[in-house]
Amino acid sequence: MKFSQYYLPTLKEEPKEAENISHKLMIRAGMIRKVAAGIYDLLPYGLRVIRKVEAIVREEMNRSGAHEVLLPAIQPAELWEESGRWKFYGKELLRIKDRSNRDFCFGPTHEEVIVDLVRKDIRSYKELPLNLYQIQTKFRDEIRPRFGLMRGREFIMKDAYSFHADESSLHEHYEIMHATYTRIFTRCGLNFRPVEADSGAIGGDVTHEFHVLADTGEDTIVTCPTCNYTANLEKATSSQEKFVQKNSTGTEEKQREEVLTTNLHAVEDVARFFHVTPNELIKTLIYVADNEPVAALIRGDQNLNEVKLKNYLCANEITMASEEVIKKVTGGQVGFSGPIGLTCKVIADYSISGMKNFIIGANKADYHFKNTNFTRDFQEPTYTDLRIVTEGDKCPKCSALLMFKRGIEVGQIFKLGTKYSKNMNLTILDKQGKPTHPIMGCYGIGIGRTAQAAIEQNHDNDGIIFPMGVTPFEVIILNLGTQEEKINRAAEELYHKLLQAKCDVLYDDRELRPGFKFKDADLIGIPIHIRIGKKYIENNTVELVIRKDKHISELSLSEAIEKIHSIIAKELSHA
RNA sequence: CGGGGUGUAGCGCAGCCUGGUUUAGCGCACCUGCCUUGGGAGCAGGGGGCCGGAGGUUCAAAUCCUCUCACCCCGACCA
Repeated sequence: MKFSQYYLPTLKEEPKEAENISHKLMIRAGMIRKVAAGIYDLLPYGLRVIRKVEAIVREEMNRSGAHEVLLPAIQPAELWEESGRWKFYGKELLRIKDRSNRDFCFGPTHEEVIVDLVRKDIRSYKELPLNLYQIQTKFRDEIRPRFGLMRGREFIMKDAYSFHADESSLHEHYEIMHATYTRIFTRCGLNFRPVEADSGAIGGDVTHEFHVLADTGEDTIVTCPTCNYTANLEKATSSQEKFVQKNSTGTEEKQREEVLTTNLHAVEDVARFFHVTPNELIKTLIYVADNEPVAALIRGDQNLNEVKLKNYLCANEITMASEEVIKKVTGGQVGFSGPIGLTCKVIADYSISGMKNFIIGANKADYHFKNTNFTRDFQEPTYTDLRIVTEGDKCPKCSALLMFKRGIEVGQIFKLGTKYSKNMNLTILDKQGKPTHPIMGCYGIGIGRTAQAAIEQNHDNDGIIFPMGVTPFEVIILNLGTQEEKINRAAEELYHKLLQAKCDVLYDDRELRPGFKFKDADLIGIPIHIRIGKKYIENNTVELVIRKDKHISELSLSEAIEKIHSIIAKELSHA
């Protein structure tokens, strides 16, 4: 491609609309333009990256034995009513009506459609396992679209759905997908981690998210530097031993006292009032789990993980209790709840086990108890893991100290179970000739997000540094002397030779001063730059510059071609 | 949806508080000509705006008031 004929509008100034670095760079490098919140145009240069990511995804999915399909973006409401999600999927589902006032939606995901497809034709366990995937535009009316393609409302996603006759087949396939995803993100040149995640209400024992590591990532992931344990913050647990012994603030049980603590409900305020640190308090949090109030106890300096609480209770939904419920359950005011005399179920985090002479709310406005103790003052509760782990906690597997990292979730693999096959009545006959619902898995990759994550992870002050696997062009030729016939001839020759060798090459033939071309080339992040300028006139050499480290080698034209091929081959095989 | 902010030329901004010396300005970009070619050159000339929209206050509104729309940032969702 010749730059002079290409549509690649680069920007010198930082766009106001963007905050995050990869978003800024994508706009400046002429890759995307915004149409509306979370909705973007993909320009030729940006589309090339998307296509490269798609190509890798396609190749690896095909290699795994999955089959590509293309399902409709617009889906009829009946299918969603069958699965039960028409009611439950909130505002994120973009609902539309056709001319006859029939309900449709723009698909945010395709479980319904895929099950509908498969149930038409699959009859026997012999036809399974089956994995169907597509690369397609989704729409989710996100509460807050952000950061360009990172969290758009309209976005391109690869989604795959697998069907299995039994658990072991699903498990086997899950592992294949795990390996496939690992290959995909490796080939994209990304530094990523598979992360254990909570499987939520849908069920299924394991689920993994694939996170690209980046300081600006929106998610926190918890990882052990010693063993391979990596989980997201919701799922992460830590070894409990840290608490069990250390908690007692004195072996002797002191007399419990009721103390006036006017208007003090925040843990920090109460602790300051008593001249103690928050870890000598027990927080009593009242939740409502599927209409059932429940009290959760946790040490004052710790935070409760609502997902863990929800899972422990096997609840579909949990919310913080309203003022009324709190009054009913505790008999006291919000902010002064304590475990003594509660009329609801009580569960406790391990962090409070072994505590002595601790401070709790008195279930009475403006009062706390100090020197409270288990057994004597109230029954010792059941312990479980309810806390959000903190950095420096011990790894649950090997007891090394856990570290926090930031990540961008680019993919997820998930055991779906039979929810959709049951609700939508997808049945096959098993070996015994008995009707049964296939077990499903689903596997997603955000294509645009992956592309942007590659930029988020690979850039410097001058611009993007594309990994070879996803770069729009592998080489850019900078003609630094468009007035010189000799230079023009050499540049053209090099350009055509590289094209013939099936190399993705951009030739900057514009009649601009060199500085301009250097800046553009750095900004748009092509990994290999070839500069043809005055050195070619003087001694027939060109400069080959590696974008990543700006390393320059001076070579003849033919040496340059050879080196280009070897660099590309090496980088691609490396990944 | 709550909290905070921004809308003035293609992009980035100033002007607004304290209404009128503004025919609304600056930098970049754009057009013409000359000149220039190794890190976003220079000179000269030029084009481009209902100051987000609607209503109001006023002799007079980019500027004050009300409403509205759009976008961005911070929180709960997700690929």
